[in-house]
Amino acid sequence: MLALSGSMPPLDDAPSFAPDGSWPKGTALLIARDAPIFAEGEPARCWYRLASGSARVFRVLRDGRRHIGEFVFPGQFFGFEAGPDHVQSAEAIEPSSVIAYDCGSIEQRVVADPGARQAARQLLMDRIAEAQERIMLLARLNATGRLAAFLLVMAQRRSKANPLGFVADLPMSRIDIADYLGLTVETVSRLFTALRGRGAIRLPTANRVEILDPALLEAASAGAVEAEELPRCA
Amino acid sequence: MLALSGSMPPLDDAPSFAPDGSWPKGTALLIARDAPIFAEGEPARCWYRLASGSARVFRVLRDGRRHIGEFVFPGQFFGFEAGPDHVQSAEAIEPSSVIAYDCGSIEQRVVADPGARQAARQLLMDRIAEAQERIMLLARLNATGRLAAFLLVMAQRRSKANPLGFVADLPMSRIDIADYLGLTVETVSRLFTALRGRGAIRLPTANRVEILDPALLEAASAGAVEAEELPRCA
DNA sequence: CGCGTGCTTGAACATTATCAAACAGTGTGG
DNA sequence: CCACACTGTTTGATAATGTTCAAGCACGCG
Repeated sequence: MLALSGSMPPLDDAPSFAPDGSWPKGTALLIARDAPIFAEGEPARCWYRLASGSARVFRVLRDGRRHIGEFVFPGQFFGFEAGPDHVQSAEAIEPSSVIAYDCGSIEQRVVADPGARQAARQLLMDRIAEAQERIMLLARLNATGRLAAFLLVMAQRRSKANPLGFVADLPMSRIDIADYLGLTVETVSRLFTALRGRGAIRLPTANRVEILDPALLEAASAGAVEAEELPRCA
Repeated sequence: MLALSGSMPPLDDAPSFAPDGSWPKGTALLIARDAPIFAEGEPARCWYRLASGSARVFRVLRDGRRHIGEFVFPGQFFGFEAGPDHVQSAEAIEPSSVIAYDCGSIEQRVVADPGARQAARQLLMDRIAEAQERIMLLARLNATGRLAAFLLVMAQRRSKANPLGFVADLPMSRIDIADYLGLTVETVSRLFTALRGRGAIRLPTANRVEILDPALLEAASAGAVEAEELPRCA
């Protein structure tokens, strides 16, 4: 972890912490591929925000299996906790830069600035809505539906300069995807193959997915709601 | 829905909204069994708090299946939304009383009272932590583990005057449990029978569970343990 | 060029869903 | 008070879905 300087401007795809664009002090960190950002059991002293790259937030269960709670992409906040300690760990999936905001700084700003307060609350509310959606997906969708929903979200968030969002690059491995969706690597791999066979997707490389038939994926994930459907509060 | 009068004192098992015990104005409602409290698509004007009884918060998917997002018990807040409208519906499981707090009142208090602000934020953070736990359970546990974890939580929250919390009454039906755990009624019923057969629980009635061997349930909910494999008791 | 890691494929197996029916508890009407 | 119908629960047989174990393939890197 290499400490860099100063504060960062707001990134595009996440709520700003203060409407006037001012920011709590943050420390920028460069994280190598697969290197830890924070670990389960450590005291939670910061909120983190990903500036570039991608990360996974996960837990290792007693039986050794790993559960990935979320993937993090640029602009997203992560690592804030209800209790004093982290209950999950985070690692960079690829070389990434992260800004760590001291909880105290955030607290100060939230106390002083009603706009920041509102933004912080909205952040938490949005997080709850996302979690509810994910609960629904895991409880109610079969393996195909889970992967389809995952690909649609990824296409939306990870499309490279494609306004229609039909190409997604997936920085994470098949194992990561499996651990995120509650499936095995083999099943995930077979599903990719099956979706390709049905003409729903194309796989230029293993880590790049082109969505040829979004309607098919939407049908598979029926009941799922797109992330865009998460609206904002005035 | 019958409107009753006035405000309520804080209930035991949930954070108070203000340390001094003062409360936003709330309207008390009596809800009959299976009657709606709010419905998906309605504007979300209030936070609700259950005073007595029990409730389910759910969504009906496009294919007609129902997903229960959470069960609500006395003291718990529910029905707050990230967006302007409810994205889930809520119904009373049994005759219940609910207090509806106007969003505006809550907003006022949160602005005016730092203690209430802190309590509100903690409420949201706790909700996120709970959701993460539920995501992990659904992604990683088999049917037995899901039911075991569910029963342990229920025993903890629904034990009737039992300090050890080893008796839980379950106001919800098997179908409710199935829709909550992402299983079928048949599977849930079979799991109850299997757990009883292994001496892990007793079922004085279908809606009352006595936990004879918590360690067994904990083992099942910690990792993949099949009901058949559970060590015999007695 | 060879090795390692991650991805894919195959076959056997386990778990859970589905379809079907019996059973139990509860409230109603005769 | 009993018979009956209704709903929720349990049980059984079968099928589908996903896992496990095993092996082959492909790409990147020394």
